[in-house]
Amino acid sequence: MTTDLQTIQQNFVESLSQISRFWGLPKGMGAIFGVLYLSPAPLSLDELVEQTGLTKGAISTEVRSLARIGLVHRSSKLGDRKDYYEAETDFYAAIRSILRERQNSEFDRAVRSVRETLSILEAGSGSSDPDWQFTLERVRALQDFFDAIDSLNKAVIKLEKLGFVNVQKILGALK
Amino acid sequence: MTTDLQTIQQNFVESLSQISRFWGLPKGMGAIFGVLYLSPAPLSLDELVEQTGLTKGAISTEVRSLARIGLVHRSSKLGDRKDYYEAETDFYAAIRSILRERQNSEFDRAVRSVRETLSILEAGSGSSDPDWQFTLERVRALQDFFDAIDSLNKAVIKLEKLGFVNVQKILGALK
DNA sequence: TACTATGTTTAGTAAATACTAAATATAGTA
DNA sequence: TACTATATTTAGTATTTACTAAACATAGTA
Repeated sequence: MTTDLQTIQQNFVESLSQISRFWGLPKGMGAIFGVLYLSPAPLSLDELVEQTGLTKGAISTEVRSLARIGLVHRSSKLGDRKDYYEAETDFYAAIRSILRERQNSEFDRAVRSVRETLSILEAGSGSSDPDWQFTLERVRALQDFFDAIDSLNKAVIKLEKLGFVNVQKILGALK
Repeated sequence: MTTDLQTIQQNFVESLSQISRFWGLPKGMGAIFGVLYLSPAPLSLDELVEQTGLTKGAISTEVRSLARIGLVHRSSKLGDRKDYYEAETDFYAAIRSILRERQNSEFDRAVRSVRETLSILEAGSGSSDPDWQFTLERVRALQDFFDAIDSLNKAVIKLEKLGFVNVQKILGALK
């Protein structure tokens, strides 16, 4: 069976859509990234409409999300009023960007809320109550875990920035 | 302001629900885990119904998902026909379990599909076509990235199993 | 200024998903 | 066997979320 390039590319885009869905993101996001990733040149919004089958509105908002997490970059050509979009090809850069972006997210709001819970428990009056103590210990353990993960993030980002380690090379060497 | 234990616990469970939602999971899952995590003793299905406000049906299915990824354990007492559920408190164990479980998921199906795309491209007839070449390179780069992440997973799991490293201690030391 | 090409927002719809209520299955016990 | 206590499945509903179509905004150009 010989498969033509266009079909292959469509399958690829479809796979990225499903991966996107798996992570709880709109499948359109995966599709947009997929199309851009396989395009040798940056694409305009209208070209994305054509190639993804989504509408301008949808692409407008989803491309913004993609740009926010660093998976897509927006650019414009001189003397051309269109915006152009292209995929980030350095996935490690994208991961770092995502980790940085995370700060403002709902996720971190919830994590901060756990930290506040812990403060209240620690300052609290119920220290003689065994139930209170138990809750305190459990919440503290979860907070420690969050902190540990956070430390790892920060450490890796920092060490890489300083040039002490190169995650890409380490991962490559492990293969 | 003094806050009573019950309110504190409810806030905590609410935070876990939101974290759950953030990761694209039902918020009920987070709530169930939260309630179990704050309970000194394993809870029965009916007790979970009472404390989460969900119905038996919902809890039945979601507790199974939680058990599948190793965040919750099911047990039964002798001479008691109820099942009892308790939270995994070793989050590192849970992460390892999740990484292992991942194999059968939709996510890996999609990732495998990318690998197949790559094979087709590599075996393909279009090697003289520059577009074909470009697509091949891009898909290969993404596949390399997936492989790298996978290698890291496997390496960490293996090294830890062998006792050469202790992720928990490393993370702890980084704080 | 009016016109055109573009991007964004909005209001509504379609689709997916979580969840409920009730029927069904299962297994222990009399 | 029938009965009881439990868990699971199912069919339907409510909610959420992605997406569409169209109105609107913006900025460049004649």
